[in-house]
Amino acid sequence: MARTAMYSKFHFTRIFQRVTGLTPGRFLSAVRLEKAKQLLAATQLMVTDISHLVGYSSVGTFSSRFTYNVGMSPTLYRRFGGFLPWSALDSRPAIAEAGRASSGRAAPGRSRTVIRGNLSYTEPGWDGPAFIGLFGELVPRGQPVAWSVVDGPGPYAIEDVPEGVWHLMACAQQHDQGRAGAHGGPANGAGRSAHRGGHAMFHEVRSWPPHHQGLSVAAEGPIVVRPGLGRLADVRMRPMTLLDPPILPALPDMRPGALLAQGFRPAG
DNA sequence: GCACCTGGTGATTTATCTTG
DNA sequence: CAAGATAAATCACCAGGTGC
Repeated sequence: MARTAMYSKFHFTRIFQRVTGLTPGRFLSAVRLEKAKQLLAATQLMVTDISHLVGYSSVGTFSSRFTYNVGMSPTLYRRFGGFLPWSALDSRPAIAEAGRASSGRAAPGRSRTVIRGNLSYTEPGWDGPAFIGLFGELVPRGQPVAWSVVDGPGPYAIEDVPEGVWHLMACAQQHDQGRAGAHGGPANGAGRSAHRGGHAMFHEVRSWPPHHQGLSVAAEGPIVVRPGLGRLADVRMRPMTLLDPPILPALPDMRPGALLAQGFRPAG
């Protein structure tokens, strides 16, 4: 890639990282795992086959990287239908901002505080639910230390935020995409007919939409959280582009039916 | 451009399924 | 229900890509 761009590999890496936020190798790894998430959620392909299809020659590497980045093993991810179970997020519905948001945390801790702000969309016509999570790294991995789900633009609050330095990541998907969160792939359909072996499978993999399609994202931080001191952080959602690395952590099911089941009122 | 850390490999272990 | 087969996860090591 550096040769193609007529840069030294060192300079190319720096430019790539400045533009995308990730080094080329990590960006590639993220794209592979995002593709694997799509295949796990929407096909019956074996984990071994999927690991090979997305570019890993070792199932072991694939399994460990997937678990580390997504927050659950490939098998569990498939079992939960491509979503992080609400129960795994310590769900406590309707406790924030006049009952229009739900927030929670992944692990117990000592000193806790609240991060508040306003969520808005830059593009017209977007008013759907959004997931807001706090992660320890610039690039989200695993499960958030604290999180909130809002059913549309407006005030939000993330409660029980532990002391530390966190990076805020928000993600939303258009309603008609059928799936919430970072998947971007078709909702249980296009990949269902995939079969093992042969060119048909490769054609099917290539036919998946780009990882950014239909997604809106926002990133804020680093946010320094100290005991008892509330923080303000407005979240401005913008359309995801091809230069944004895929969002790897498994996100909760934010389709309308699932949100209703968690105590949300429909937007609007 | 060098040192070191990250990611890939493959062996091994564990979990799950199948069959008798 | 036990044994064998198969799939998936874990682990230690190493090469090369990345950070400084």
